Amino acid sequence: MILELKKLFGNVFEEDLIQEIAKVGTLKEIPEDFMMIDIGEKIKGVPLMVSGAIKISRENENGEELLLYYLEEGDSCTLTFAWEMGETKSKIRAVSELPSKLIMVPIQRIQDWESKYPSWRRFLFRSYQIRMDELIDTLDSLAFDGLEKRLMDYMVEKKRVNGKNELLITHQNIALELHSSRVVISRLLKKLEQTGKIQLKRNKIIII
DNA sequence: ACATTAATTGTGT
DNA sequence: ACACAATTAATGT
Repeated sequence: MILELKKLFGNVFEEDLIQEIAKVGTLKEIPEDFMMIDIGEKIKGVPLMVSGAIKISRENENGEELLLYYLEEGDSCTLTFAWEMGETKSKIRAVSELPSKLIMVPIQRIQDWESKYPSWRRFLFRSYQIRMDELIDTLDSLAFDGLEKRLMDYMVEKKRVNGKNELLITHQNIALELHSSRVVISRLLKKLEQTGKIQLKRNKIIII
């Protein structure tokens, strides 16, 4: 685990902190499509992403879902830091998009690190800001973009995260993540296919 | 190889 | 949004 820590966070955290993370943290390997935490569950630790990608989404009271953003290598889930605000239950759902590795740090440890290690504090702020920027981006597209552009952005982002230009997904699932309906997605995809931006197969979309 | 069934996608109203 | 048709994949015999 020390190896991974040094590689990813070696020039972010000081040596002492790395050692301490290695001591209390656990390295977890997560298969694809694994739900790591659901809405309302107690947060038990803070994740530091080592590899892979994790999808963070929100759900409303009717069980309708909306994709917020992805966590990738070197990221941490800033929303878990809400524990500081006295909230210990997750407001979000985290499902792995790819097989992923991450280091879980128990939540109790983290408080003293803030005063002890300046680098930890900097890391918190930095990742907080990155998350916030991503959130604002998705908020913008929700408010100002049409669904067609949102769909295209979604597919491009997914392609980037997965590293392939073939997306293995159904129209239904896309609709859920964008909080739209299957029929609408199908029709938009069809249009995008006719304009040559994508190719449609069953359970598969090829981006051009 | 064939039939049956389930899941996904396409289309008209 | 709904209903239904068409297509494709999965499974059993």
